Amino acid sequence: MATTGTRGNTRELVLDAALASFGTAGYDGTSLDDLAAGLGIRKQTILYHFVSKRRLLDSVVDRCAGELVTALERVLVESRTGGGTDWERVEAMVREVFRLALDQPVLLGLLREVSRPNSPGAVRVRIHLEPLMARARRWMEDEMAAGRMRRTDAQLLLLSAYSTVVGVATEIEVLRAAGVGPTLRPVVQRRGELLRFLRRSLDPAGSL
Amino acid sequence: MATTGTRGNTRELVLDAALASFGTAGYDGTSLDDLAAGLGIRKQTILYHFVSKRRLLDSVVDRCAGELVTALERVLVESRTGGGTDWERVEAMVREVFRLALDQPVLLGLLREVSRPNSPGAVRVRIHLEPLMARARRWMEDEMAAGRMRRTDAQLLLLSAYSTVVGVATEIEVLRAAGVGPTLRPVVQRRGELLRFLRRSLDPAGSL
DNA sequence: AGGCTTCCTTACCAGATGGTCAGGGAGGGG
DNA sequence: CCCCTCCCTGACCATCTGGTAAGGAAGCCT
Repeated sequence: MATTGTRGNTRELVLDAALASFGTAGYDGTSLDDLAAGLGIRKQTILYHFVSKRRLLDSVVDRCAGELVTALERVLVESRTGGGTDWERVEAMVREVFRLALDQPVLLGLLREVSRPNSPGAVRVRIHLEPLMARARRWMEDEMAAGRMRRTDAQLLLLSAYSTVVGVATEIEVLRAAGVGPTLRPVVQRRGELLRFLRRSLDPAGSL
Repeated sequence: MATTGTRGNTRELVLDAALASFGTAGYDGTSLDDLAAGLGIRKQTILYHFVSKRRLLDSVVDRCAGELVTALERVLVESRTGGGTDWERVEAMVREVFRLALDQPVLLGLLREVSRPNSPGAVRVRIHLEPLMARARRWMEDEMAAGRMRRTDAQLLLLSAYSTVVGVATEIEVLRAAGVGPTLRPVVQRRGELLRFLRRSLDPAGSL
């Protein structure tokens, strides 16, 4: 069954299944045999495409990170042509991240799994995130120097925002485990808090 | 080495090591052989005391939950003799939870591991937490009925607070992984937000 | 002394895991 | 036609996994 994969989309199907499994059962809790069985293929097929389990995880992370970067890039371009203020741009990015997380809840599981210290995927995530962070940091510091943004520790602020997103990911999963699925009230709440925090720290026009 | 365990404290030593390992490497990522090797004993000694890996996890969870309940009970008694208001009592409990988490950071790892859907420890945690939640819910509803607390959905509020704590646990771990260890600024920030949220929802005297 | 209990060990095992190796079928190009 | 590449598979393997069976040493009780 599930033999719809006549063409060369096996890779993508494996990535989808791996994302789901890594996110729910964790890396150690995922067996290549089970993964393959769920797809109606053999384990060796997976190893043919991805060489090893570890590199399968890397590939999953790569794809997700790629989607994230693409989405953020798009938002950035849109807000640039729209000619918004710095703060509106930041807000648009934050909203995009939350939109992505809500659209594709499996990502949250992976993010959580991969955010664990000593996780095999942690280093891979770092590879993707570090340039993003560095870029954002440079931009923020430029804006601060130009007086368009309130002065603060850019590095710490970014890290804080990142950890907030990861924390929210965990929250959503806990809530879903408790049966509070479709209710996105808490998420909106957190997003509001994060935005308020960022605004307070960044927006020169932000009161309070 | 580490043969200081001359008396019958082997059990406790195993529990300590298991807590650390489950919290950092996860349940699946923890092998009994490694655990035993780290303690200078044999795997069978662990199985003698705890019968199975699964029940070892249960025992770890039991001990942690016991400490939590004891600590909360103590705070409850203190605040009762102190004769504080409902809101002050709630605040004291929240502060105690955060104090516990900061004093014993390994607990955060376990909480995170065990909060995962499909986690073997999740059911055990539920066993311990459900009576606590039920008790808190009954109390809140009584206070609401007596007009000493603002009317709201007690169940959802408790669940939201719980998920917030778990989320914060993840945050702290992420921050520590990033090297922001001793800085407890973000934690205090979150605690403040949680307290504000609770106050807004509960304290009849709390203005927005 | 002898038996009983507590604690820990060596020896061993069945199953699952990630990974290697050789091979087979389909399609495309010469 | 043959060859080559791409995609996939069966057979096989070393290793590690949690768990079982049995025995030994120390202490306590009678």
